[in-house]
Amino acid sequence: MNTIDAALICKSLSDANRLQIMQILADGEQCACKLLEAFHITQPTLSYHMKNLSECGLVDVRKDGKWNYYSINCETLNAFKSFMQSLTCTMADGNCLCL
Amino acid sequence: MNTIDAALICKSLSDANRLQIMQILADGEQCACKLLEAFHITQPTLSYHMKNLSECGLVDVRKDGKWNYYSINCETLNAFKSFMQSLTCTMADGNCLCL
DNA sequence: TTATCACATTGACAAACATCTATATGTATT
DNA sequence: AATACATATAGATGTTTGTCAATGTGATAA
Repeated sequence: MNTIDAALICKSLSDANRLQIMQILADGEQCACKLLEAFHITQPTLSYHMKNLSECGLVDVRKDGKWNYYSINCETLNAFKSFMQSLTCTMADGNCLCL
Repeated sequence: MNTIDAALICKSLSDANRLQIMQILADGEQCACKLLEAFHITQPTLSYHMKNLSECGLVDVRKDGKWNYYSINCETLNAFKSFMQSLTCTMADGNCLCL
């Protein structure tokens, strides 16, 4: 994953609602209607956020009849996590308790 | 680190210039004037970005005479990296090759 | 003290963003 | 076929963002 793609992922995760959606999806696939219950936003706003998360590749959609089931796209998330892990903090003395 | 704080960090890292600044600082402390050379932006714009990164705690500033030396704040970055690592991707069958 | 250099601040502006209401689309039920 | 439900789209709106030119501030050098 390059810098520009990572910045796009960050932009998607920069909204607290979207980040919390990711946390919910970390526990497994969820229906849009269930996600909506967890937030004080309207249905179109949730739809907007889910489109945002889908378009940058962070979540996948599975359509079943009237319902949309969302889940985390492991590949994208793992690529992003690797990118972030590669950001180390080098101290002047070369020592740092990096995770 | 809570969800709102992590979203703020993401917002700061959502600009490609700022994310690239973090990559440069990952190699060690750098002077603002050196950072400016790496980008096609004006000095006020760099100042704006560094203030943004400083205010959310991602970078520290060390002032020496006329010069500002920036470095990554390990504590904040590590807290953010831990937050992201806690975002796992659980598949329907419970299996996922998470990093 | 005057000039120069590094950086910060201000004000302006276009673009992007998050949100809503209203409405459309597509699926399931009666 | 008509209704109800889940989700998407369109349009409007106030807010935030990234950028610049112009100017201010504070430290060093001449």
